[in-house]
Amino acid sequence: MKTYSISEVAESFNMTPHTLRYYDKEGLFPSIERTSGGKRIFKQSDMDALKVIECLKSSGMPIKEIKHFIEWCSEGDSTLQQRYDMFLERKASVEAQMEELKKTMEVIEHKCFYYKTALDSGTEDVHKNNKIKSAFTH
Amino acid sequence: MKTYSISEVAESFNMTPHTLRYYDKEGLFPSIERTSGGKRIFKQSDMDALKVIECLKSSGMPIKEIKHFIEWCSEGDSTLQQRYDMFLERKASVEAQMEELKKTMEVIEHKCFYYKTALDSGTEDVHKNNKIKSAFTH
DNA sequence: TTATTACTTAAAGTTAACTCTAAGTCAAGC
DNA sequence: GCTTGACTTAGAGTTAACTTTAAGTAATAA
Repeated sequence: MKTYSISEVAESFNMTPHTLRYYDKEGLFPSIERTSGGKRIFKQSDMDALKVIECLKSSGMPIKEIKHFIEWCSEGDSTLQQRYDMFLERKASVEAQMEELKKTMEVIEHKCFYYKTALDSGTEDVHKNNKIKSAFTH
Repeated sequence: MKTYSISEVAESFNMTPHTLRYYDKEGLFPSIERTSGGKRIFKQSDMDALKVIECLKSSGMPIKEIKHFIEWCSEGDSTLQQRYDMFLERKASVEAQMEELKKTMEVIEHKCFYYKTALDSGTEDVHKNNKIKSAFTH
């Protein structure tokens, strides 16, 4: 079975070996094997776990909570419900973040228009002269 | 002209007066007025600035960079181009974040399906028995 | 007049997620 | 045998964005 060194894994996930050791220290690789010399041996299953860790992280989950999920995984079928519920929660959280980004985007697009108009006329005053228009572009 | 105390502003923006003082200390309210007793007087224009600050913050911009924008605003029409470019950059950044969230969502939805299937059959092994299926659901 | 409440400041503390440092081990190539 | 480079550890340092603390002031209500 193919295995990987810490720096191979780091490179393919675009992170540093430091970060991987930090993750291990925080308990995200509870069953990782070591060489006789103490070096970490990453298997495909560890890479798969890391993929999920990255996903949970980018959904906004803190590392300490990701650790709980990893623990549930080691505990087998008795924790299937918790893990399912967790992913449903993650789904709701990501949906909320998308909603928020959408609102942010609307304001930013208004501002792009505001500054484009100002640049075209050479001064921001163009928006002060028209109160009705300003209400929409400020 | 209507003015607001720090705690009125804090309440209407759902933050604490502490945070507003912190923002002021970081230079986000360069021209805020004070009472003879030294208390901050927030005007509508300060509330408007705060709205933009919140927007830039939720787009992922750090406070130190938001400060530069606030400084540009004080400098008048000579910085219109910088401000326009900044909002174009913010737009690109938010678009990238949305893209990333979308990918995250796809993985999460796969996982929801994975755990739903496992729960239905009572064990996670259901995904180990079918290698072709596993390739899509893991 | 006194108590309460909201404010003021500077500066220290907190939290997450790294990131770096120092000191050391180990295997491979010359 | 020696050097090189990748790895190991514990623990300290960093950064952002607050958050809290301590000590004090100012306005208002009883």
